[in-house]
Amino acid sequence: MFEEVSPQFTFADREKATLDFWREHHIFQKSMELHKADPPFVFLEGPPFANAPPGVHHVLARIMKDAVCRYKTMTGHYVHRKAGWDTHGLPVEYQVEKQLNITNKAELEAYGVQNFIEKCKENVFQYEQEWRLMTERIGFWVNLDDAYITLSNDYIESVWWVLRQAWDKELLYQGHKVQPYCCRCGTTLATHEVALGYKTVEDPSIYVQFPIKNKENTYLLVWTTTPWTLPSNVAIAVGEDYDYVCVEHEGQNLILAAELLPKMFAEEQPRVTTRYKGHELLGWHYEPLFDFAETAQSGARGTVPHALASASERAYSIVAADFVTLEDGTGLVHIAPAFGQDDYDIGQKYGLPLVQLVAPDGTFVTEVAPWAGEFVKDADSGIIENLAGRGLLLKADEYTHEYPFCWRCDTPLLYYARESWFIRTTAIREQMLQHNQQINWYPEHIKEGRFGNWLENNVDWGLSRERYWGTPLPVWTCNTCGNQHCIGSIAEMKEHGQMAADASVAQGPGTRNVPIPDDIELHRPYVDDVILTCKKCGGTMQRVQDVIDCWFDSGCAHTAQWHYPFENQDMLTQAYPADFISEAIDQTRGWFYSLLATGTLLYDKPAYKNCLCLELIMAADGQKMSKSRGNTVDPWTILNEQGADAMRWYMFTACPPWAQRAFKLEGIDEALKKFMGTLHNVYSFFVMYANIEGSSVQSVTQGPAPHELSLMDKWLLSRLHTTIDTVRTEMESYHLTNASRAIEAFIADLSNWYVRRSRDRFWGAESGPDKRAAYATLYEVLVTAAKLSAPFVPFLADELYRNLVGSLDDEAPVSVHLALYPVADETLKDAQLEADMAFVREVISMGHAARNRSGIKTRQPLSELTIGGLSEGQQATVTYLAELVHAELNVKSISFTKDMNAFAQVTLKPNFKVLGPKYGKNVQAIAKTLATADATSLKAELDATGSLQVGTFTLTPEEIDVQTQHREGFFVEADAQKFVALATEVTHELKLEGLARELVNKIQNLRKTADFNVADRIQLSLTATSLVHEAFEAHQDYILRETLTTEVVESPRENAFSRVESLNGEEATLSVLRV
RNA sequence: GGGCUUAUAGCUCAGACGGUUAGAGCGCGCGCCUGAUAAGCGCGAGGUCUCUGGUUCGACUCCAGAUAAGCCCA
Repeated sequence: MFEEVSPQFTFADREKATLDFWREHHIFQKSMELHKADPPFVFLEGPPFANAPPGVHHVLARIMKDAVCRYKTMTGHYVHRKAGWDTHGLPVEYQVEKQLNITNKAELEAYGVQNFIEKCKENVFQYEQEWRLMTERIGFWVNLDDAYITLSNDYIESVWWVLRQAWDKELLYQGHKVQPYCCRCGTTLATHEVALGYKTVEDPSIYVQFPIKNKENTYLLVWTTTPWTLPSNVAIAVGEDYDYVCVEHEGQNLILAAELLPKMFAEEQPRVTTRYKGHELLGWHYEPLFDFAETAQSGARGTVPHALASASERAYSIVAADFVTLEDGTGLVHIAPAFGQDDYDIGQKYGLPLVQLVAPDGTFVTEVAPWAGEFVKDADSGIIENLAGRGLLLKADEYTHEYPFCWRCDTPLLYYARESWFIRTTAIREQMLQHNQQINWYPEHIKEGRFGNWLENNVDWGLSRERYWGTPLPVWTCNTCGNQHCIGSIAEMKEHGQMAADASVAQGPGTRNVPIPDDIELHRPYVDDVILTCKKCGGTMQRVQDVIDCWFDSGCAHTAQWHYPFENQDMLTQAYPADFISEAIDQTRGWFYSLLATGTLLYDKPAYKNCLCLELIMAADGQKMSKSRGNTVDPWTILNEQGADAMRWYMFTACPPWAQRAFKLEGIDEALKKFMGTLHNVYSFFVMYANIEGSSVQSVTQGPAPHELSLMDKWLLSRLHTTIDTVRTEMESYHLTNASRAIEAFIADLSNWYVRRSRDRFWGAESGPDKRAAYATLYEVLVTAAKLSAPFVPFLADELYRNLVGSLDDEAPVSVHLALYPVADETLKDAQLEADMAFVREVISMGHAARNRSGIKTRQPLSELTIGGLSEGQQATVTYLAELVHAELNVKSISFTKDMNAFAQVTLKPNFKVLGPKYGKNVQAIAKTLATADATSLKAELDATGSLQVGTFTLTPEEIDVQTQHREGFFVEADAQKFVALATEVTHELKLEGLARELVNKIQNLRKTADFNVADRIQLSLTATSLVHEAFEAHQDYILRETLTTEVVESPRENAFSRVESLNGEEATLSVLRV
């Protein structure tokens, strides 16, 4: 016996029971142990941040990973599922700063780095519990108790080892990076922070004249909105292909872009004296506007961070740059490498000096004598006056534009070159591109599109962050000789280092230093106290202050999750590269890149083979989900109400995971009703009747006996095995949506066709081979469907499986997740039968339409259905499956006709697909002729002669499409090829039969209203018109059998359940009583 | 500003290779069927396949441009 399926339930509650079962019986662990010896399938978990509660997009990512891992497990792979946590980085620092009301570095240092770091550690796992609960509740099987954590010493040590590899390959170097910088907070800002603080402001807009060397009275006209960067100017850029002119203006010669001349001199156009192409200007030298840089170079050390170290030949000359536009300005762009990334890059390209005359606090250095100590933006007016006084200013206006301000303190940001550490990824670019070719991307366009482009345009990875909470950059610099060294392990650090007794003092290896403890915490500020002895000069080395980009942390996951190479040497060879990763598309430049970059750097192999790229989830209104819009969805409301399976199924089937999805709760309800409801109904139908049948269906576990199968059974099994094939194929190529949709289509067929047409085989029929076959088939199909859907709806699938299999078979695995995935049995597939069934269903569907049009209800039998337009083969198919047509349409006989005209209108059209290539242009002429001629006689000619003469062309039947449309006034339904027509005459006999079916229907309804059990036998009495009695007499056996009536009495007993009904207009009083 | 993606019914989505009646589900209205139902079946309404050009005998499909939305980068 199976466990009864209660009609009162919610999926969400059932899922909790299943979770308990999994927990109690350690099903996840068992599923791993079961496949320990199988070939591994390597899954690499992208570590989430647990400092915010999980949202629906996290659910999406986790269930996609889960379905793939479950599928691979069930198909015989060992899938190690190590969880991970990302823990470092600015977001954490910001949250803690906010919490502590800290607004800048000075306040932070005053609070104490040590205290701050401890707060960060707490903050990172603020929502870990919630993540755990969510992960478990949605059925994501991952080992959270053996997670890799990027803040652990082991992890950091591995990351250090990776950095050391880069160092040894000379791929780790120090340079400069221009970054948005708040000089009040003393902090660079991340892009998203910059975006927070844009304001519309008025800035100076000035046109400055740079005197050309060796050309009397000739000037380069340059436009800028940041006068304060002019003292740091080192070059002027032009567009090589642009046209430039020299014009005479108020006694001076000015050079600017030809195209901008009208804009520049709105009123009177000056006279053009000479024309140049941009490239002709390259290499021209000009006089710097100020000489502060020269002073700074020879001045006191340290006051100018990066003065003119060696004035290159190129300094103060004209260079080419492709970012020069002709939209604004003069087509001549002032270049100050310290204050713009574009400028910096140009500086690197041409070997220009880096002139930096602004101190980190945003004021001019002492060498800029007139404005020393003044905030640079405040100095703008002074600079303008100065230039005007020297006759170097053509024009000064105000300019309204968007400028970024610090979102915390409202100070205007400066783009400012900071010392920075880089990974020379450009050196491994070609390898990365090659490795990218070996990765299967889903969707495919990522490979050449977004990701490929990103790699093509690769620049060196800016690795360092001037922050606190992160993996410390393990580079130490000698205070004495400047020698640098990268540490690659704790052991190495211990061997060569000590803990400084007073870290604030750069001191020699003195007596007060102590050895590094075994359990040294690798974070700042602890590691900052470590001093090394310089191998070159014996001096003291101190660690550079920076921490590294947290993307580098997670990018090392393939290696650092194992604490490789310090432990688990064997794991790396087994688990690299990963077979499968999946994250959202915003990881293209994030984790997808960082994994590939580190993997290429270390092993010269791609880090992963298959990458399932998820799109972001939009709110129901199509807008981005955000707290401020109030359109976010809390996964828990869904998990508690509709349940995890419904949410999962919705996400698998609604649209491909790489398509943008508007997240709709109605969609989840639909998944619940349409798929889960349907599957559950078939299941409960089976359980209900199987339990009534009792022991006679115990044999179902042996599977259906082939010789006993009906056509419907064979069809269903064929559909099942075709579906298995489809699902496997789609899953192998990570098309989870196609796979799950195939299952959904199968379940729809199972319920709406197989069960619908086979009900009486389960109910009421005598025991025998056919009944046994029906039970065995449905049982087999349900169990297989449970396995097939297990990766997608693990809860429902397991519930079905456990009841269906667990109740009968003690030998079988206790959970569907310990079973093997179904394999298609080719011998059970019958493509012809499937096609035939589809065709007959189409005919039946048209019959339904015709009946509908006639207004005669289906319970009323009709004598004949005429079908036209079928080929011989199609006729044979209908005849073969005629039983279904009879049953569905309630007609006594089926006939075929060739006479289209009686029922349908015929039109002839060329078969474009065949004739198009053959006759080209003439196809349209043929179509016209066929359309205008009398179709009926053409059809007659075609039928008689086997061909048709159209103009000069002779057409064969294959070259012509005969199309039909139903004629109005007939109970006929037609599609392009065929039609069905219904004989609507109701004879006396048919009328009686119709009444008999009415009686059955009403009695059944009465039983239901009276709340009888399905198997209860009844006593029946009937008082009605003579016609109804005649029908009752004529079909008594049928009526009694269908309604389980064992006794018919003249007048009802007192306690009988009675009702007056109208049967096709005939009145009848029906009474039923349980016996 | 650059790169990538998307645009088909009120909503969510299918539509290999270009072939002439563009489909499904949901929703809506009407009818039917039903002792499996959180069902099912049928009919109806609902589409200038975002727009404009081009290639072609023929374009939802290929090409170019535009518009809108989204993501990433600047």
